[in-house]
Amino acid sequence: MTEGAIRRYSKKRQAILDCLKKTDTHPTAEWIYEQLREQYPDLSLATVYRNLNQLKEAGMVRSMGVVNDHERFDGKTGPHSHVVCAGCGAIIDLDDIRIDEDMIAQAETATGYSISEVSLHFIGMCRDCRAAGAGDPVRKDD
Amino acid sequence: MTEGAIRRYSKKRQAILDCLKKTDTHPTAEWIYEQLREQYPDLSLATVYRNLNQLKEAGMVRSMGVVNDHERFDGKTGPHSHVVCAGCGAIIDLDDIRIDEDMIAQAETATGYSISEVSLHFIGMCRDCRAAGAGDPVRKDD
DNA sequence: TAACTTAATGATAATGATTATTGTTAGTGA
DNA sequence: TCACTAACAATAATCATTATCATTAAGTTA
Repeated sequence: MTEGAIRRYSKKRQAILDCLKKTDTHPTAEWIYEQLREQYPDLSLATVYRNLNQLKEAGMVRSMGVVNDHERFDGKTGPHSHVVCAGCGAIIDLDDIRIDEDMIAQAETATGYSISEVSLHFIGMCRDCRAAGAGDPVRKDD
Repeated sequence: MTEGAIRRYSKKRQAILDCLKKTDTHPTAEWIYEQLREQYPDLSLATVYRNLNQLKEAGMVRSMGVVNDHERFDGKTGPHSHVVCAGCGAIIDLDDIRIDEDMIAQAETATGYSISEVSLHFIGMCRDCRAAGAGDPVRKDD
């Protein structure tokens, strides 16, 4: 699972990183794959997965976790939280809502764990999915 | 995919719910399956999955999301946060750390989403995993 | 440039958690 | 009892992700 550190930045690796940094949609590996196929027709989906994991391990990108069965990646590494639509999977950044260091220290003291990452997700429904009906959400992402 | 509401509480369904309510380990479906096999040798793993999803939909239990490739369930439905060990997957409840209604309202106002659930996870390493392996991870909190 | 070395990739097979399917069992109300 | 249907066991199918491996590309030195 864990591979070595990143040694070189190939064109495709750089393109994957740039693609993720450029968008704020918190895309899946497959979405990035499809975006880059225009410029790199011989790109392999495995390469996208491989590089996303390597970049994640190198701290260049992060994972949002799994939403509707698909892992979602985030090019923004700074502290922020997320609002997730349970219907269509749309994700919006909330740069102003963060967990402060006091809370993290509190969690560490209470548990003895060393905390390296904090994930704050607000899960709900976007306007479009609400309008489409609670039992019939708009599925844009599956 | 979505099945109807729960009409009856069979013995096995009740046992699955009780098992989850009784533990604070935030188990996987398979763990519950193994616990209950002693009392119900003919229990099927599919039944555990099916009932957990139904109970989830009915609001009786919640999902923690996917940790180390396995969905983790939570019998506690009240507001609380979690500390997750990225090494062994151990999860500890933090009843005292919560997101208050002001923050939720702020997220709703900022995005237009209606928020139904909040998930606050502190990810790190428990003492055992720190002692066992690689040094402290670099903090990349959000 | 050529030769050498090794990281990175493409193609594809494998993995494995979860879900769907199907035939059967058991609870419920008349 | 009979009709109806929820719940179930067993198992096949799904499908996002990962591993494998032969090949290609990029860096390095002379």
